[in-house]
Amino acid sequence: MTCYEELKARGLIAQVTNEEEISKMINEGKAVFYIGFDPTADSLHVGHFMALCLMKRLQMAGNRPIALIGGGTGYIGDPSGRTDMRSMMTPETIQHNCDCFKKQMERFIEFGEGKAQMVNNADWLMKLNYIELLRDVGACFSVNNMLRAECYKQRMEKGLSFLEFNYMIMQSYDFYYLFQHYGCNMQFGGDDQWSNMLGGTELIRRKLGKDAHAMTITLLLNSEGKKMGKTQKGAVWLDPNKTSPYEFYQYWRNTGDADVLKCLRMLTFLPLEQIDEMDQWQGSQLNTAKEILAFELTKLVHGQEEADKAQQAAKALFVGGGDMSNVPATALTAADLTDGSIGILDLMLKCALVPSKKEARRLIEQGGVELDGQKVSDVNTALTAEQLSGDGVMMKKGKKVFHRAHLQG
RNA sequence: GGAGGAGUUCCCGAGUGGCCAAAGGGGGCAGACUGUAAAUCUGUUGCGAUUCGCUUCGGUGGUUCGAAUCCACCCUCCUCCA
Repeated sequence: MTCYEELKARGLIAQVTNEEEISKMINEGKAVFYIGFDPTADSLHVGHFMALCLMKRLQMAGNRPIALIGGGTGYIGDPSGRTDMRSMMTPETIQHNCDCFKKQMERFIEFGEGKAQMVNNADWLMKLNYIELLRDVGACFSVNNMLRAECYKQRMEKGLSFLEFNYMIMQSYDFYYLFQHYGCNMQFGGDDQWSNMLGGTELIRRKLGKDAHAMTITLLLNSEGKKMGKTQKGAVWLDPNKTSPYEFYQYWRNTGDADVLKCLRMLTFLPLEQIDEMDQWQGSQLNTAKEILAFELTKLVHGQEEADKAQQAAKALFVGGGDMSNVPATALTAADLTDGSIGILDLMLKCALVPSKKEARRLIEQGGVELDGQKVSDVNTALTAEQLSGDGVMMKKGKKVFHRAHLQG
């Protein structure tokens, strides 16, 4: 199976400018491609992870990846797929985020001589001269066409600032620049980037009379059509300090039946034959597939050791037995106790299981809290220093949020 | 620059002087049922104490015994005209 066929079989490819050309180049390992990452947060998330995986896959097939960090475009903000304007980031934030991205990417992709490259579009975008740019590049864009672009459509109702309108031009310029200076002939990205990417191929054609290609990755949607990798609290981050390996593991462990196979295909590096076998599994058997998915992804993102720990913790909590030491925990100090004990409401707040004591109270009243396997019925329950010493107590909120609290010492 | 309209709790959206911590829906959380899935049903959804207090309806002042609701100014957004 060729590299391109595999991408297709995994359901990763959404749109391509020229399938024949692209598959040929990719399969022969002749593509020099780039994927852009805008530094909108201080960590990459699952969406970026897919792009990184694509880079890895293509790199393994001999192609040369360029990871572009949007240190310059970050000043503008991509309006694609947004109904409201992005808040403006300060230069300090942008720089900080770029640095964080860089660190995380280095864990996935091999950078260096003859390997992958990392560039920052601030290096060329920040130097641009407005009038020159307008004459040089602006003349190649038709406002009429731009307004028809999908990425702006949603914004026609809510309003679109001129600043954001220019995002497409900046991204197109990136491609144009990389094409000339790095021999980059392809751009990949999320499917919401399609129109921005076409802007680039069009610019290259007009300015240089040459062909460049674009290909988008399918957005990872669940069976309800919602973007995956988002929780109520926000994105599922790759940074272990923002989303712990255990939480990361649990996120995927809780994937809906209808989505497991799709996720396995799109996100893991397991052989397709093996995944096809799992496709036969039914009902609760799918739980095994979910475990595999969760384990594989945690391993890819956080490494074998963390993946093992997360899996052990999950097994210990849900199946029983096993090693409890990796379960999320909070260490209390003597200062957290009043007269040698702490109330259950305060304890839950302290462990960040609830945002307020009011909510903790409500949960207990509704029978949603357990302490060492015993349902808590009294909101005035208090825990003594003795109970909290050693391994402390295991709290359970709802069906699947576990947290251990113990006294430091 | 001119005319008009809007800004409500996580989101959408009612409310136009006291009965408003604010209808309804979505989402979230919890309970039941289950397979750490989905669907369904029930409860809950500002904060702190348990019949009470505190902070909220773009911002700042004002009128009033009392304002999300009235007035003034300001900010932001939308529509039409230029």
